[in-house]
Amino acid sequence: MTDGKKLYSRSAISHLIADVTEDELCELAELFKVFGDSTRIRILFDLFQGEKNVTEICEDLQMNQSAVSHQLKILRTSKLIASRREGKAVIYSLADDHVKTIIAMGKEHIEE
Amino acid sequence: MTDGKKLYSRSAISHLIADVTEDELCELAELFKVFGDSTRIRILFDLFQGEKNVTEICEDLQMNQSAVSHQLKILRTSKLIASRREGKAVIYSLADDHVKTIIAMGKEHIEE
DNA sequence: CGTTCATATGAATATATTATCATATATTTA
DNA sequence: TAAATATATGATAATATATTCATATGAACG
Repeated sequence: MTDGKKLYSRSAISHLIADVTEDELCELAELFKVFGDSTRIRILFDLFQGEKNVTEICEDLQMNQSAVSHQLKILRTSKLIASRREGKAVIYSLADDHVKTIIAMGKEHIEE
Repeated sequence: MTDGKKLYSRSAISHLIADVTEDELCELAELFKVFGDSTRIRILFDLFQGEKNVTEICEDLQMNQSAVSHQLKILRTSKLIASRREGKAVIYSLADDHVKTIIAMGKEHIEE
């Protein structure tokens, strides 16, 4: 913190290194793979503004509905976003703060 | 902080949401794509133990040298790892703390 | 300087992934 | 209940990706 850089808590780092199974590594890779697609990242950023239905997301991204729905499913499966139905529409929102923190760290890396 | 969950600094989050260009989103996706492969994640975790040369990494991962070198190149290009030559060997190490913090966040997400 | 050891790289193959198209499902309303 | 609207999903084709094999580069050493 002294040098102005944000630091993740030291205990979390040591926890990180301790006994990670191969399965966990694969799970991790699977999670990051979800972030590793520009359409999905754009959807996540779109939802940073607040919850939206599919049609709104399609308009924001200027993409066809099927493509968006396919990616929404992947994000849902990874529990990065949550959905609820409201009449004909299905409303999507970010599932938790991890999404933002993970992306924030990525953004920091890029910006250096 | 009150609920026991680690939180990334609020200013970083607002910075995150503010005016992100399409190019930056693609860059972000590219970065996460690098984390989204189990071989590369395994290499990163291997380097958590300290710097290692290619042969050591191959032994640790039980993978053929060419496959490892190809992935090392991708990690190097993304500036997640650094390398230096020492005689015949090339020594690899983590480039900075972002790698650990990004992975720590991912791990937290999975563990819930 | 030719051989050995360590690493890198190009080409090829196998596999995974994404977007598109067509269609199915679900909800509302006339 | 038929039509309209919103979303989901299966199949396909185009593209991207990872691993393997063969070979190249580079350093050390006799």
